[in-house]
Amino acid sequence: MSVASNDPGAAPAAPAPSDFIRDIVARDVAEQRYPTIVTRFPPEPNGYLHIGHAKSICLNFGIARENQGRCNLRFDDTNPVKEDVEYVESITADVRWLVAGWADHCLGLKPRGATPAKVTLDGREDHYLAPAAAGAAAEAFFASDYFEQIYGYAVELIRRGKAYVCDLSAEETDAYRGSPDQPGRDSPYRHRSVAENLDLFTRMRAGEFPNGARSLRAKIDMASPNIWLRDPLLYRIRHVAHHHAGDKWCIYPLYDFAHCLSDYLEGITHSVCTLEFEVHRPLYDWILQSLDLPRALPHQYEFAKLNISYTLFSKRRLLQLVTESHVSGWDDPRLPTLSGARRRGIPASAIRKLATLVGVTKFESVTDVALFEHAIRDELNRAAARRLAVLRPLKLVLTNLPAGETILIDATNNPQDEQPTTRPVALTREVYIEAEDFAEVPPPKYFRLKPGGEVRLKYACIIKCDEVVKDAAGAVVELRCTADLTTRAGGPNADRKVKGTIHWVSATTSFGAEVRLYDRLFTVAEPGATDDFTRHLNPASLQVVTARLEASLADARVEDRFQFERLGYFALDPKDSAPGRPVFNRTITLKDTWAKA
RNA sequence: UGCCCGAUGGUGUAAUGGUAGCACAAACGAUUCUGACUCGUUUUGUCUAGGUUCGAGUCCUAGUCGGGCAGCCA
Repeated sequence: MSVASNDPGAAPAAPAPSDFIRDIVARDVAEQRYPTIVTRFPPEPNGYLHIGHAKSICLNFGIARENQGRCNLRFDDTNPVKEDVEYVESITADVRWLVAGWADHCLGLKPRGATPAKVTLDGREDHYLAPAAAGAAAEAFFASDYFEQIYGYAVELIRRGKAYVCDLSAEETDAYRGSPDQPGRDSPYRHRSVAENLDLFTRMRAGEFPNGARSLRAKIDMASPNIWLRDPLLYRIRHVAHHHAGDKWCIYPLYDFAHCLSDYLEGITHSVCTLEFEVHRPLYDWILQSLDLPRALPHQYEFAKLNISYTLFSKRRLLQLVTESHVSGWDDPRLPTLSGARRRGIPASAIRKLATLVGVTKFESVTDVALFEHAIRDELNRAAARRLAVLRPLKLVLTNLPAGETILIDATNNPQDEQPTTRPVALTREVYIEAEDFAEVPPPKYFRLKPGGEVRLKYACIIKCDEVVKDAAGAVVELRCTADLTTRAGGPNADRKVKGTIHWVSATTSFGAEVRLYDRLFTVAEPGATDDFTRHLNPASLQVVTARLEASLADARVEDRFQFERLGYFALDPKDSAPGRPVFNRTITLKDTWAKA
C-alpha cells in the first residue's frame, strides 16, 4: 500500500515503511485481533521533546495512519514532583506541529474533562475512555485522569491476593530486593490478610500515613531472575498536589502499574516503547492478566531509540546546556529539541523523512548526522523559494551603468517547480557580491571573480573585473567592473558561457538584516561519551552577520522557507523578528563539494 | 559473573531457508546562469567456530563483543 503525503511540495507517494513492529501490526490486522489499531505517544510532562521523541511519534502515528487507526497523545503524569503544565503545553504544540498535514486525523484526544466510563461487557464491569469526536472540545489524555480506575484495579489485585501493603522503608525494600545475581527475600508484610491490606490501602489513600511509610506492592516472586518481578511497587505515598489532578490524591501509582492500565483504559492495541522497558514487559503482562479484564489486552513492543552523531539527546545534558547558558534556551536553534528545530526552520516533513530513513529495529545504532542533513536539504530543495542575499558584502561598481538606472530582471523563484514563476530583481550601478566570491590571488580551480576575470551575475549578465580598489590597510573595499549587457537573458549573447556564476544584490534596493549562521553544536561525533561534554562545544556554532537581502525578502513570513542562492536554506526567526526588522536563521548550508577540496 | 536484548559495507537498513539489495557518505564523471539539484560510474559488508540442510545473513549449539535491568523516576 502506498501513502500519499499532504505536505505541500513533499515527495510523491512513497511505499509505506516496513519494519518488525509494523509486521506485527499487519499480522494482527490480518487476524482481526482488534477492531481498530490504536497506538499512543505517552511522554511524561517533565521536559521538552526532541528529535529522539520524534522517532517514536512518527512510528506510533505512522502505524495508526497506515491502518486507519488512531494514536493517542497521553501524558504519563504519575509523578507529580517532576511535572508541570508548562511541559504539557510545549509537548502538545510540538506533537501537533510534527504531525500537521500528515497524521492530524489520527491524533487521538479525549473530550475535555472526560474520565473513563463504567460499562458492562458480557455481564462484567469494565472501564473505557473513548476518544473525542472530530470537532468536539478535546484535550490530550492524561494518566492522572485514571487515578480512580487505577485505584480500583489496585483494590481488585488486593482482593485477588496479588498485592499487599508493605511497611518496609525504601532502604529496606532495596535490601530485600537482592541483586541481579542474588535472589531477594520476602517482605515480612507479604502475607497480610486481604482484609488488612484493604484497610491499610484505604487509609493510605485517606492520608493517614506520611510519605514513604507504606507502599502497595504486587505479590509476584522475590526470587525471580527478572528484578522487575520481585514484588514491584505499585503505589507510593506522596503528599503533594498534582499539576493536572489537583490535591485529590496523596498516593500515586508507579509507571509500571499505571502504564499498562492506561493503555487498557484507552483501548490501546500496540504499546510501543524503547528498549530499556524490555525487562518490564513481563510485569506489564502480569498486571493485565492478573486482573482478568473483559476486553482484548494491549501488548508492548520495544525498539531502539534514535542516536545521531554530533548530537546530544540526554535530557539532563540538554538541561545543563540551557542552565549554563551555552545556548539561549530550550528553543535554541542549535538544540535537537523540536522547538529548536522548528525555530531553526527545519520542516516537520524533514524530521518525518529522517524517521523513515532510519527505520525501526532493536539495534542501538548511531545515525550519521549527514542523513538528517540530507533529509532537511531534500525537503527544502523542493519547497524553498530562491532568493538573492549576500552574507558578507563587498561593493562592486558596474562602471558602464549610469548611476540612476535600474534594470529589472526576472529571477526564478524555484527551478524545482513544474512551472517555475519569477520575480523582478533590480540591477543597479552599485551591487554587493559575496566577499569570498572574489580572490585577488585565486587558488587553483577557482572559478569565481578575479582581477581581469569574468563571471556571471546570476540572472543578470556577465561582468569583467577591471579594477580592485583597496583601503590604506590594503584590504579590498571595492571592485570596478564592466557589465556586458548583451549577455542578459534574451540578449544576443545570452548563451555565452563563463565558468562562474555568483549571487549578488543591488546596493540601492537591498536592505541590511541580521542573519544567524548556525553550525553543529559539538565538534565531536559522540559528545555524550564523556561527562565534560561542554569541552567539545563548537565555538563557531553561531555566527551573526549583517547581510544584504534582496528587497522582496522584506515581506517574508514566518512560515516561508528560502534558499539564499549558493548559500543555504534560511527562514525567519519567529521569536526575534519584528515588523520591518526581520532576523533570519540559517537552517542548513547547501552541500558544498568545493569547500571540501 | 543472574536475567533479557542485540550484531549485515564508513553510517543507517533490506533480504521472513534460494542472485546479499537500497539510502546516506566517499571518489570519479556528465550536466548546470546555484561548485546546489539531477544523472551515471566506482569503492567497501553478513562477529567467530562448529552443526542441520541440496542450499544458511536467516535455523541450532557454543563463544566473542555491545547494550539494558537492582528508583517509593519514566
